[in-house]
Amino acid sequence: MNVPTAQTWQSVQKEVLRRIHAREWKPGDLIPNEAELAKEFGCARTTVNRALRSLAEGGLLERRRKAGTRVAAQPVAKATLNIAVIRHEVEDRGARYGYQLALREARIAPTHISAALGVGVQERLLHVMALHLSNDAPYALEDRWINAVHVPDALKQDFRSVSANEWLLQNVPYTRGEISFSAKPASAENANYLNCPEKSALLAVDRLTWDHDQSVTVVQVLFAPGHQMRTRI
Amino acid sequence: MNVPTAQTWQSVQKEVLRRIHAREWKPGDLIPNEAELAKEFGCARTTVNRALRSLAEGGLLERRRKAGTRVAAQPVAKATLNIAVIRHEVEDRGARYGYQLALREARIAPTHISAALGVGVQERLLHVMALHLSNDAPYALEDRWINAVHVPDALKQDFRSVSANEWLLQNVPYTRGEISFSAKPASAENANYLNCPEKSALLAVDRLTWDHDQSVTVVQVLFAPGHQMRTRI
DNA sequence: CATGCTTTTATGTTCATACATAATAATATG
DNA sequence: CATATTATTATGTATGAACATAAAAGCATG
Repeated sequence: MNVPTAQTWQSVQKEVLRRIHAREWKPGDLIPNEAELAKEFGCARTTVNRALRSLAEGGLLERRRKAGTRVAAQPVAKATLNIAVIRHEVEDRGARYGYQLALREARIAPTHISAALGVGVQERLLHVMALHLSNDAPYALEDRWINAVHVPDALKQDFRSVSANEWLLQNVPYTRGEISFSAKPASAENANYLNCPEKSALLAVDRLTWDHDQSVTVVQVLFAPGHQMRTRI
Repeated sequence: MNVPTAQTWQSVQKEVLRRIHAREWKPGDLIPNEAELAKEFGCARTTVNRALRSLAEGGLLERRRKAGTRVAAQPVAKATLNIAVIRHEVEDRGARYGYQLALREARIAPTHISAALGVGVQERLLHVMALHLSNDAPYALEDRWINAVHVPDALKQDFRSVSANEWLLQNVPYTRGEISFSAKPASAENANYLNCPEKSALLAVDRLTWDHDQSVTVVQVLFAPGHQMRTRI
């Protein structure tokens, strides 16, 4: 018998992956328990646990106490998108980053904005619009409202050289947030900034962040036509 | 002194998170090493390691041997999107799922498809288009090419009741893949299937999967206008 | 037969200890 | 002084043992 000895959790994981990919363990199958695998591989149960846990986090295995571990019947591919500071995103692509503040006003917000931020309709909030450039071409349009009740310091910033994007990240913590991806037709204003035809299909990323129970900011980033967000699965 | 005793890795993690959110440890700061934290919390170093490792995986901490652990200066928000079987996606929203096969043909593919799949331009591939419905309304249009050289069994399937989406997941393993998100204007054909105006902004998800060195399938899923993919960060 | 209690079991976690590894700092050497 | 070598250090990982916990299965009781 060819007993695969595996003393590291990575090698255990590799062997488990091999068996899944080779369909020795098929989708839905119950696999041997940790103790058995540990014995087979000649390593500690802790090591097997580490390997299987990490595969379960990735969605390839499903584990339940007492019930055991099974290969996910329909593995949900998890696509992890890195939402970085836009400047870094541009620079990482080897392009020259540019930034233009388009609008900065402190005023009473549209009701859907104050509702989303959970503040009174009478509150003055900070509205910032900015254009991010890649090699002088429009890259993304950022349309942001900042909860000035929770983040009064934002009112002191002019956001002319440092984007609200970066200033907030450096200065205001958040504990949780929601993000959504969608496609939107370019408005006349969008089209003007992004230098594209009106009604072009734009990739939109909407974010709403919170610091405990206080909203911080709501932002929509519209990317220029053709933009792709990529990742591996 | 109020010494926070924390015997579980979750409680250690919680306290570390609290300190980061409270800016006791600021972005870029070096935090105490594992041994010190273990002493402070009155737990084993293993426990601290587990807590910090998991925060590092989430991008909130940066760790380097010998150099120590620091709070990420500009935490890259990681948005993890679950790419599930479309039927499940619809049913999870509490809607009735419907499926219509629109096209199924085995033929020589356009060059950009055979190039993407890494097969000869003369090879006959399987082309499948299908409409996914949610409460009888168009939900998503799936346009797929299957590498019939690597997956000859696909040619035996008619995909009239089971979507290629689900059949492949059940029957053909893949070891890696690429996924990209973008916005596209609806073609006349798209608009016809999705029952929307031509040139509507559609959210497009493009996937290419591989089984080791063999391509499996390339697929584009176009969602009906207004569709959002959401997640928490 | 349905319902609640008890046992069993597989995963989940903690711990102390030991050693591995990568990266930095200190030192020696030409 | 530049470069190679060595020591130091913080994270990374492996181990066996123990206990915790959730969930299934078995059992008893009405």
